[in-house]
Amino acid sequence: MKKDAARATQPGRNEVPRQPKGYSFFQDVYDVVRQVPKGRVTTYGAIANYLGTKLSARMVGWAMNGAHNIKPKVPAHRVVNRNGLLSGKMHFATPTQMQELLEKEKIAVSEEKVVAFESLFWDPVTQLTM
DNA sequence: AGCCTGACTTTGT
DNA sequence: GACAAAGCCAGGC
Repeated sequence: MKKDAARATQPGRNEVPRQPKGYSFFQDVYDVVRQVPKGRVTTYGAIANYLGTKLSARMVGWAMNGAHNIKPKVPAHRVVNRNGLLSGKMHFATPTQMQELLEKEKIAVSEEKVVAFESLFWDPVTQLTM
């Protein structure tokens, strides 16, 4: 990742504020995603990194697999892959829903891709850990 | 208990 | 620059 703008993660980062036992990995993911400000987007890697499992961004996406059943609404539409591509749109009720929601938040989407994604990028590690 | 899968990311050829 | 492979870890079967 050379998109330094996107990754403000320093090597000397502190320990990860993990949730106490009893909390599922999923809960952490949902919690972070819910904290994403409206009009902003984040990536699986950023969330994973925040959770300390940056090496397994898959888990983040995987966790979202159950995001449809959890009670609070999870703005999964604000979560895209590191390319700003709406990779998970197909997992929504409708593939277009994700883009609809993004555009609704003034986030321009072009061909399944977030425009100015890096500008709208919201890194939990940078925003929540400081 | 063990194998498979997965909405990703990075690195190597 | 494009393609291929590996790594990650937790949930599901």
